[in-house]
Amino acid sequence: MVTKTEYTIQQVAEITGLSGHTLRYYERIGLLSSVDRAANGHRRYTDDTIREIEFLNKLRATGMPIREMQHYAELRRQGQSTLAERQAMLKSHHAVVTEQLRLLQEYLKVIEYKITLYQQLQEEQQHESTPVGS
Amino acid sequence: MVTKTEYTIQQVAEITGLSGHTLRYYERIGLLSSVDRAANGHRRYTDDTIREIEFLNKLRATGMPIREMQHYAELRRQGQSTLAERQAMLKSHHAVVTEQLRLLQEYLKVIEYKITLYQQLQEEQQHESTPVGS
DNA sequence: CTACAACTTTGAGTACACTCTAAGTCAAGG
DNA sequence: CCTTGACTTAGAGTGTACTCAAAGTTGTAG
Repeated sequence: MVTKTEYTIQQVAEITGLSGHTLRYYERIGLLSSVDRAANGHRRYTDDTIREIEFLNKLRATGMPIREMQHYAELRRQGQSTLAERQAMLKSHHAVVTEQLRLLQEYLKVIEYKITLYQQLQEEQQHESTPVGS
Repeated sequence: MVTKTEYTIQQVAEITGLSGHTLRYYERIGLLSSVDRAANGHRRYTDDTIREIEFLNKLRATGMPIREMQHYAELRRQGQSTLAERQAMLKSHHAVVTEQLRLLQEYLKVIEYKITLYQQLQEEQQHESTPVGS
């Protein structure tokens, strides 16, 4: 017997970290393809959809704009004929994130430098607070 | 003869990559301390201010919210008595960015995996397109 | 003198990504 | 039967960080 596990919007919210509001919003703007409904009209999510959402979350977390994600979702809907284009999008995004990572590391070093600088300044301050000519 | 190099808002915009609008905005909300004025009321920026702006840019680029930057700027205005607190802020921010970096790298790997997956799918597609039983 | 460009101010407008509200439906428990 | 709570919809509202507009001033070039 084959039983597909299904999830309510609440459960998916907990699993994915998105709010119910956001899940409905994502569906409305076309980020999620075809969420099934129960008899009473309530959403029923599958494991597949959850995996989809989790990948979308990674795209978002790496700074992909919603617009671009909409385009990606649209391509997915169009089927395997868009595989190449989707791959190209991911490659392009990969390059952007890689550069962003490089910058973050660079800036992190500057912040580290500033922290040690503040350390030195504080130590100097300690010395100056000792009475002159003591 | 000592001549301090001064810059117009236009020049600073070019150097720092911020627009004139944004430079005024940053000053208004207290991110920039004391920008001098020419006789006609126009802003004149010093090298110091430019360095300040460039550091602020790094904080922004690493995701520090404006609110936090305002607090940082406020502490700076209060003098060396706030050195320790400023250092603490930078340390805390450093930790946040480090974690963010870790996540970015993790997600980047997932994106890479997806790219190779799309590669495989495309290659399978090619094979399938050759006539069956040829 | 006049035109023009570059600045000034305060306050309004925009883009993005949610986030919430209002009004309504539905199923289960008391 | 009635309440409760989780859901539904469409559309309005929010927060963040700019970004622009309008009205006015100033300095220089023709």
